[in-house]
Amino acid sequence: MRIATWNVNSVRQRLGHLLDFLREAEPDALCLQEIKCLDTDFPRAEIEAAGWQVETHGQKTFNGVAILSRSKLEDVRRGLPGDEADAQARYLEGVLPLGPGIVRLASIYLPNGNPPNTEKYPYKLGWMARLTAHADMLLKQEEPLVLAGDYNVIPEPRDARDPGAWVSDALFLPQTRAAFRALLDLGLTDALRSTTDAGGLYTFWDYQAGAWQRNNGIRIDHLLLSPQAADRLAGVQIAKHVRGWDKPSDHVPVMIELT
DNA sequence: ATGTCGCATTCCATGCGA
Repeated sequence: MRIATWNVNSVRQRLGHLLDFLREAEPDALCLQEIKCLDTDFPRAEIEAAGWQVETHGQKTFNGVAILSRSKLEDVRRGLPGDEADAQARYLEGVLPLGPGIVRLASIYLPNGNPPNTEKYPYKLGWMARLTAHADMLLKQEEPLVLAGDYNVIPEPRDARDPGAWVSDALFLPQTRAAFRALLDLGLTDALRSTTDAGGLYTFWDYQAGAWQRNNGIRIDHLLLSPQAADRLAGVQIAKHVRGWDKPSDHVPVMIELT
């Protein structure tokens, strides 16, 4: 089974690329982030016509997540538990068939948190604490679990072309990295890091300052696996070439293969 | 490099979020 995640930076702007990627990569499921539209404005008909089931959790203008899948997503949860007052659409979870069993899959758009001297940063850290509490509960179910998305976290210096440029950024502050480690320490595996120690593997290149042309990237899109999913991991791919397409997202898809 | 996108609106210019 192939599971991918991609921050598309507006699904309506990226519909052509999205359909191209689905045809090319043939995933069984694709988690989307930053769809940037209401559920009613999602280009559902075009995607369903290509043979996909669609579940969305959108909002006007910003954020918004979705899961596309060949099989129908069951047991769907919209929104991250732990704060009823949080109106931002950043979490969507459901269950898909995997062999004779199931896999639980979440599409995650973790808050950016910049600038750190504003209320945005404590919101990010609070969201990470809520995600950790929810993941802890899910892990107790001892099933294949994939938490996929744009984490807005650079885990380590080797995950940035120029780590020094990020030392004061919410994506790389020590508290951010510690919170990400705390999530992993529950017993989750960073899929890419379980297959390679190499640096220079990025998933995001800023639109500004020729970041793509200079390969000035960072790795912030991650798939975190429960032990039952990690045991079945057969490969990880970053679809870097997608960043070279015309009018691309600033993120590229990341995909895992589960046996 | 203060270098780009996408959204929204009071709309052809500007502010916000990233």
